[in-house]
Amino acid sequence: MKQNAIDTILAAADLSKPYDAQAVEQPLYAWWEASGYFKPRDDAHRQPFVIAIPPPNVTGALHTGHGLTNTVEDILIRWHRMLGEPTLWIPGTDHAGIATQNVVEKLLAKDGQTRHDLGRELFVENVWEWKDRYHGRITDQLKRLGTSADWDRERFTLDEGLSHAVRVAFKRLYDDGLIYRGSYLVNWCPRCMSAISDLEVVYRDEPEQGHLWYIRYKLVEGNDNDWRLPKESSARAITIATTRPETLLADTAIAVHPEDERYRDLIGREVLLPALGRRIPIIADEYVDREFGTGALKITPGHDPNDYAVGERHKLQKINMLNTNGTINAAGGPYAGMDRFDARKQIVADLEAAGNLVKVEPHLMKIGRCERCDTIVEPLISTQWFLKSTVLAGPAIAAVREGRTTIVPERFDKIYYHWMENIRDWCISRQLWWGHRIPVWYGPDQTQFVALDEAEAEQQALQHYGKQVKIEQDEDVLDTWFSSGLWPFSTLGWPDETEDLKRFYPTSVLETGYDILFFWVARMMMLGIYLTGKEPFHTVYLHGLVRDEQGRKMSKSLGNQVDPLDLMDQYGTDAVRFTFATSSTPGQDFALQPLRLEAARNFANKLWNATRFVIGKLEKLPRTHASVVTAVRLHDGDYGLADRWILSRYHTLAGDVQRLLQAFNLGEAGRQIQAFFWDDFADWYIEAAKVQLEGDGGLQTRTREVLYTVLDGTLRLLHPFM
RNA sequence: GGGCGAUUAGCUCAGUUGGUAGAGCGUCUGCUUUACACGCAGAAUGUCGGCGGUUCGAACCCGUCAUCGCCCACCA
Repeated sequence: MKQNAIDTILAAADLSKPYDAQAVEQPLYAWWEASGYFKPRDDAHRQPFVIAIPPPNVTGALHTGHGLTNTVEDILIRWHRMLGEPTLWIPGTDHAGIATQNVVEKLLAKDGQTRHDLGRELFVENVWEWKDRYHGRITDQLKRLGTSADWDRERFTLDEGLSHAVRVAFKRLYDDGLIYRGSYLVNWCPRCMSAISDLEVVYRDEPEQGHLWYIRYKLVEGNDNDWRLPKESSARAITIATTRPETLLADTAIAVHPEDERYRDLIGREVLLPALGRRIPIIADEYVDREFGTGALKITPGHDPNDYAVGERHKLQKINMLNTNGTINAAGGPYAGMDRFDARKQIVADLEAAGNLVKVEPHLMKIGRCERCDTIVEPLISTQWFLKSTVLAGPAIAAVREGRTTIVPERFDKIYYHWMENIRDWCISRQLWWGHRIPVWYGPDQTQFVALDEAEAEQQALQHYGKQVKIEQDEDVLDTWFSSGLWPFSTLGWPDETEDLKRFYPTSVLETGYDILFFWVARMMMLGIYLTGKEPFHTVYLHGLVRDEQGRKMSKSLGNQVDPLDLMDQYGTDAVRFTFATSSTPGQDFALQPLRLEAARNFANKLWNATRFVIGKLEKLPRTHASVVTAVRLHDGDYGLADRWILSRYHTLAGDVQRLLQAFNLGEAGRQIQAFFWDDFADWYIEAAKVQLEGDGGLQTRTREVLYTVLDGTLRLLHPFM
């Protein structure tokens, strides 16, 4: 039976010269875990320190960003564990709805299949298989990183308990009037065939080359119903400019500025919609920019958010001209069935032939695309479920403003406030199969029954109708971030008042990259405060993004992604962790440099060799953790200048490290330990000790005591990092 | 259109509450010193982006400009 860490290391590796990280690290991790050190100690009197891991997506393997996250969290966890606090790090993974579904769909596409070929049940089974495969790989990676989490408490966002939590949360929010179903303009991905939230619409870095088409709409005169405007025609018309000519199929007005002299006499008149010949009014609205294009604007409430607002003001009809796959629907008349971009070409050609096209100009613009599949997103009107973020945001803002939750670094406060203050209701339904099915059942007359399971819904229906009726569950699933938003408490057993929930919630620190401040942190704040009445964490620590050697963002398309496992194989886990910890400043991106990894590996080797030296000079290996030299004895004059100098430096360091860690300045703490160990202890004190060890017996003993004390203490300071 | 970050030694970056600048790598000079060449001893290198201000004193605080980068936003 192994007694302590030193024995474990000695059993794994002989004390040979170059440090062999591979030989030591994995047995040591196994020993830690088996010894129960990753579990919170049972001490009811002390405030526990708790972190819920940002659950990695089960889409695939971990990347360096996860390496950084888990290094930082493990440093905090191990530090607090050493302070004697009951410490809990809850591990787990995220089902990552749309992302994982897309990965599996891509796999199917290789065999020429779509999810519809399999059907819902079989497809979801396939995704579960994928999940099982990657889940193991992810936890292996985390363990290699040294993640000292309590694996017995591991959770998955789609497991039984968390799914229950999702349904309870949904029901409560629904019953409180904070979740509603309605038909509104949403962002639609025609490839995923699902609604997506505002946050899931992304834009490319550079504006994209598009066109501005100038199109003439003929004014209605008498009974003339011919929208065509051949060159020889003398009919009056109004010219608009548009970047999406196909959307004219759903136009319900032309708008001009009320004070625009050019068009004043046309307000209230009607025009003939090109291509379809429908009559639509010319309206006046201050939204119109007189400087842009011709100063006249086509209004398409069904496919543009601004036009939607104009349409609301003027009580315009909202026409939906698109099918869910991006083809034109029956509203598009002769264009029905065509793909949206084919229809664009055809309409432009038709208008040109008819004389309605005035000109085409090149136009640079930002085009919204689906975050997950890069498909151009279409705003369209669709019946979806929404969460009233506008209501939940208030308390979440107050929590930070009043200091109950602190964001590190502080400058992200502003970004958080700005987003929260301008938040819009969150579209939480997705037309996907992989995720939490919306816990709503519909009766024959579409009455909604929100329940925790079908039996309960049936009960409600029975009561409502006074007889047994057939009810159908909503086909949609919830946005993956809905379940992530419950993570800090759902993982502890919420909604049940479990022992874990009572003891470990609210959590202490939420650590993640600043890039998911809105996606995740904001949602946890809103849902956590509303559902539990408490801020889900005291501190939000935001790290920067890990970039490649040249400072570029790591991405699949650039092919510059790095697998942390490869780094650990090459340099050792300690070196990788130490590099992550000391290269990063909170909130600041950093480039992962091989030179730094080498330097950290050299440092690990230095530690190894200095330790070998000290152990070699000791008469026997100490078996207790008691400090050999007490502060009191420092004053008795037995110790020489070098001894007192190194002890003094060591105590200063210990204080500084404590202070720096408290301020979340992990990088600086690590660098200071390294500087002390290498420059002061190894290069100065050990050299001085070699001379002292040639002296009389008393001097030798004192030197050994100091060597051991400082080595032991510094390694302890370093333990969180490596 | 708003907001934020970066700009410090040849390169990549630190710099905790303002006290005449630090690390790693690189360069140069010596070292096969019995823990370590993934090493040791020593050396050189910076008007801390520009300008102005506050201060006894500023890389750090304030203003302004410049360059690069990021985030947010409904200009067709």
